[in-house]
Amino acid sequence: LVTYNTMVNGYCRAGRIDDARRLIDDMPFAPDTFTFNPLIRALCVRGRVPDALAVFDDMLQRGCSPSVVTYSILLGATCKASGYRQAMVLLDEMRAKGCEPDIVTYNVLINAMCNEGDVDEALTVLRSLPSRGCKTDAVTYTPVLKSLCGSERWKEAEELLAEMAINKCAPDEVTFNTIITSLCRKGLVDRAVKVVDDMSEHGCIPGIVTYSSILDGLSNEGRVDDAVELLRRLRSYGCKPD
RNA sequence: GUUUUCGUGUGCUAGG
Repeated sequence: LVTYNTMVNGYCRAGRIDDARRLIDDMPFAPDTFTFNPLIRALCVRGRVPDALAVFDDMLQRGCSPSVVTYSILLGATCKASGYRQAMVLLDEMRAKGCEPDIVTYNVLINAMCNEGDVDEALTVLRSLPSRGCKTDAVTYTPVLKSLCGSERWKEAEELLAEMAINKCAPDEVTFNTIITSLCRKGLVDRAVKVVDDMSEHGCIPGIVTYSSILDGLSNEGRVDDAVELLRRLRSYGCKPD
């Protein structure tokens, strides 16, 4: 079964949805949630949420129980298609069926709230996570930091970063890149360059994303020489420009 | 410290 699941996943990742379906129909084992999840996701990322929901119904009819992963996929897709308020229905549904949302589920939701401009709602969910037994991670915080920075709520962003440290949740490369990009977009390039130093101190390697964010910020201010200088520094950190 | 198979966060460019 794992063998077949691996191949179904391969077809799905390659976008060969029809081949994936054929393989599922022909496989000599009863497909399980690992079989269906990649198919559901492949349909969702192509915007075919109704088809994904049809597969979901099909798996239920075959007596295959959806997992927290299944619901998280559908939750994310519903958020993108119809907004998080619509998606909350799914959150309730999964809880009603005894499927407890996990940290990824909440990360999906928090991200959607941030994208829809409801950072404060996202913060409320974030703060509720410890009492729900979920360990927050860098992915939980990054979208919230992005939103706060985007609204220039710098102070709150710093407080949230401090909170991460208290929770022993280390910011990673993506977290730093997110902050750096936000600062650059607001014209605070010098501040962003300082964050690059913090980044290295935390053992994160500034990469191509870091560089292109800052380069963009610098060139928007006409500071091309500084950009070249920064490139030298990043090279010394082992970053190869593309 | 457990991913034999599934889900979440970051840039530039191009297109809209």
